Amino acid sequence: MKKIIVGFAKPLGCHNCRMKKFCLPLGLDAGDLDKLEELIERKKPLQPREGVFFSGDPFTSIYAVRSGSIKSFCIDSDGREQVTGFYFPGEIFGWDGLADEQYQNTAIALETTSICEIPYEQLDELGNSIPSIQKHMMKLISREINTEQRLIALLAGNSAQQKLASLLLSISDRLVKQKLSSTRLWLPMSRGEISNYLGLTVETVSRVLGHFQRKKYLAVNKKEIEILDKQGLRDLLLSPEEVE
Amino acid sequence: MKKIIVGFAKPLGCHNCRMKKFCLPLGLDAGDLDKLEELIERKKPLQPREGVFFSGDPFTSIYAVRSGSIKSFCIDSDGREQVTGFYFPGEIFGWDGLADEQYQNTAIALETTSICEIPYEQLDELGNSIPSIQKHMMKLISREINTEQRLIALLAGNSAQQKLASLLLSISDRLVKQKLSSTRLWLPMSRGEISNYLGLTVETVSRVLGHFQRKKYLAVNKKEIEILDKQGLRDLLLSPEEVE
DNA sequence: AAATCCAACTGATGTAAATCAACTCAAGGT
DNA sequence: ACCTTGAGTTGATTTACATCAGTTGGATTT
Repeated sequence: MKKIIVGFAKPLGCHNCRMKKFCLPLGLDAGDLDKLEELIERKKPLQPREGVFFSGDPFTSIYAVRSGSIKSFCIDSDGREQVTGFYFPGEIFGWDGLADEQYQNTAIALETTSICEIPYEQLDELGNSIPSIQKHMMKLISREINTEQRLIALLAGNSAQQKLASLLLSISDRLVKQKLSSTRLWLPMSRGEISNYLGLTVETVSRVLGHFQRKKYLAVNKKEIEILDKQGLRDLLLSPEEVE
Repeated sequence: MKKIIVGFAKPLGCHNCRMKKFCLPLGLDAGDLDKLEELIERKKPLQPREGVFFSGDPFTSIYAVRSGSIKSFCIDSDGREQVTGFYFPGEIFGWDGLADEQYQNTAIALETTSICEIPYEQLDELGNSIPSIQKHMMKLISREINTEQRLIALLAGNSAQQKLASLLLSISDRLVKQKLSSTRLWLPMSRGEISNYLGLTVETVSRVLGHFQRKKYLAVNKKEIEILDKQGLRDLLLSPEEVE
């Protein structure tokens, strides 16, 4: 029996949270932050593969990642799983459930992951008395739209190499927000999850990573990636490359 | 000189609007609807290709389609245009500008199109006094997320045939909300716009439409489409077809 | 009515990525 | 220590779609 004890005796509040500036409380004064903090439930850490909510569950809350990572996916008409997003510390997920009052996606932890649960009903009430919270919520949802539109553009008009380069650069950018290096990254998701997200096959992902490695863009060791030539990857996203 | 005079002397208010149940006022009583109506500006009809807003413009308003149709698109890193959505009567567009206070997309009319402009600042203020408006706004944005996730799934994991079948069925469903037939439809966008939206080429769209016609799923006459076998199209979206 | 233009269609060919098929390797279980 | 399992990689082959190259036909111009 394996037992992972994670320090939980002294849960950090929003005031001290390392991720706070990327999360909900933007632009709140200390008093309002207190009120917000009251309703946020810091859940005990999720085990790898543990679910947060499932497609069809009634919508109750949105969630913020404190540490670890989350993938969200839906099952489409023909029963295949489609990954719709990866979420890292400081990012919010769960908005997809609001429109129809039930989650469209399933969200699971990719690794040992801590999240904050923010009950939507109460958040909404708080928003009625603190307009800046309401406003911030709207912006957060809108930002999710922007993120998804970028993914749509990536899926619709790019090669396998461009898709992977783009994902790696995006993950790199998002990890900088934590203490972490922007060049040495750990991919919490499998090759299969990457390929599904990007509309490719595992074989193609594997080959492109191999290609990037030969080109000295990356050093790859299983899920550990070191970005050796970030500009090289960025250049791939520009006009049709004539690099041999 | 061509001059199209469209009746505009007596602009319909929300109360009489044929599209109202799909639009903003959901769940409002008559009094609240009046307040909302005051701030909505019914603009004079747009000519085909006329722009509503452009990428980079400061975010001021969201828009509802009254009649006609809108396409929204962005220009990605390498300068290519990427169509991100088509909007039909009763649908709202412009939310993408909220997060960064400027529109990420450009929105143009595909045909002669009437829209309502809803200034966001004022809508937000109204939302502060009428919580149901606030709530409804959030749901509208969230619905946009759902729509885009469906597009992501379509782009990531489907064949050209499936993509087109899915788009045609979606347009058909949305036109039913107007007076219009669900089987005889007029596509306001060009083949190029369709192909761009679906991550295909014009040639492929043309060939798939030809194929659908030979299969008696459709009768195609330029932009006029008659759906002859809706179930046949739906079946394409299910498991891998072994139909010859 | 001839000339021009452009969106849409069609055919021939090329190619990026999917598919099919081993093979490797690390992790767990007995 | 051996067997199993599954993720990841690599190679050979196929294929769906892109690309290239006309052709068609309706609308607009002259």
